Amino acid sequence: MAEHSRARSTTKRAPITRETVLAAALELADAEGATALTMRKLADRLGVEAMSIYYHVPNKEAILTGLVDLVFAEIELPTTEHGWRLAMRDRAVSTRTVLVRHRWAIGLMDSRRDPGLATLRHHDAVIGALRAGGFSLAGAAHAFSALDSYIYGFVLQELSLPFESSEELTEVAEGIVTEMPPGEFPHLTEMAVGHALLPGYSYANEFEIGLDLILDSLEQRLPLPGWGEAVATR
Amino acid sequence: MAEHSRARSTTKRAPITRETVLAAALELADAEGATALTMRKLADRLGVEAMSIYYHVPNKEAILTGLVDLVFAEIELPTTEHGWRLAMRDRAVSTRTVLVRHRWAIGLMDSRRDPGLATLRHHDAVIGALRAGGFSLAGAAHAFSALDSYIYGFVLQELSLPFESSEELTEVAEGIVTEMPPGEFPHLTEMAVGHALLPGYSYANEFEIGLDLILDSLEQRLPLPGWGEAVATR
DNA sequence: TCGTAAACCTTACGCCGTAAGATTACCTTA
DNA sequence: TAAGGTAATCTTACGGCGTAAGGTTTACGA
Repeated sequence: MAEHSRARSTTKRAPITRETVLAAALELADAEGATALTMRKLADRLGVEAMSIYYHVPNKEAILTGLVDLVFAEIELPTTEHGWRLAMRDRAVSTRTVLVRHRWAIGLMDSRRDPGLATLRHHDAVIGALRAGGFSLAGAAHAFSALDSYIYGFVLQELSLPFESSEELTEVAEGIVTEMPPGEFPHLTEMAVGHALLPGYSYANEFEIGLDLILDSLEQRLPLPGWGEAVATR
Repeated sequence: MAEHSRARSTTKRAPITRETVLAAALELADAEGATALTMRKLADRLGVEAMSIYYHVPNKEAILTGLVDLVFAEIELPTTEHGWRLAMRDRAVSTRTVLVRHRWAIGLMDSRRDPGLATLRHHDAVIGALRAGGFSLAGAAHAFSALDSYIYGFVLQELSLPFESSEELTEVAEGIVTEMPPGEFPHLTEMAVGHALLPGYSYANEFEIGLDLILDSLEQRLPLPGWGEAVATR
């Protein structure tokens, strides 16, 4: 009864696997954003019907979890070669670069109940670099928390700014400033007009300034009790 | 025809306004989370059909924008009374408290194109406190960015941890540790077993440690060129 | 009493994730 | 070559989502 239009599947199609699903999902998310990552659009991209994906993957959550691990895999692992400070700095910069490349990822990075191998590898290397630099267990935990909080928070703000180019910044900011009750927010106005709206300003530059702020403090804490010491040798 | 069941609307009902909509949305989000905040459930709570809400509010986005401003209104405004450092510390703690109280808010705080009055008031007061403390325009921008990034990032991580009680932490962490390839992630294992899984550990304690890290560095930068000076008094 | 405008409701559309079951394609064994 | 088994894919359907379009009720001033 009715032979459907089976044209496409007579000639072979690249087989679908968990890996090709994740790769297609990564492409789709990069190209069209997190909200476009639906099972149907993903299936389209794979040349398949939506439900066929469920043969290779239990549900959408599993796809998101897999994506997060792919993203972590792109982040440069810290090494112990040039000291903890440079290792942490490079890792932070790399993390930000990767998260900006995959704008959709920031909201998924945590919250995953079962971290993938790349994720575990990353965390292990971070703690390892800090420990090798002389931080105690507690000190490494403090440093890890402070740095990651800063990195994620910065990217969260950076990516959710409602503009991308500096022309757009000018536009949006001017819109806000002119719609504000005049004179009611003098400091905000001064900051906008006298700083953020100046030619050449880019919020992205703030990243390394704040990063070095934290690294400086960590360096000063390192010799203090509770931060350094107790390198568990022997 | 058929006179429907009009029982409920014959006796008067509290009138629906933009404010009651926002109040109900806040309740709903607090009670059941961000994903439960749908137009139909919100209408239920208001004793009304979903589409009736659109008479008072242009679309769901506007509700989210309104909610963000309500949240900002709950955050303590920094004062200039006891110095910029304490003002920033109190504000950070208050921000975290409020964001934890409204777990759903963190993903909405930025990304709003048109900030509400409470939001503008908050930002203005922060910049004002920093300027009064002696920071230059650029210095205040650096401090603002670093602090907010840290606060948002910390809360983002804290709230997305897949557990709430320390018993749950133990459970989840032990699950991860035991499912890890044994011996492959020694530092991670050591951190879990020798630190995070110890009785009494709570990630929440890390907040103020990292916060003071940043405040310390800011204090040291303040006298430096590019950070302090130039208080535009003419 | 009636016109009118504000407030609210009904219906419908195109999306979403996914449960259940049918169908196809291909390989193995007889 | 035929039959059977299994892996891969498809079809259909359900309940939910935001909201466009247009209809209905209610309250009130003239």
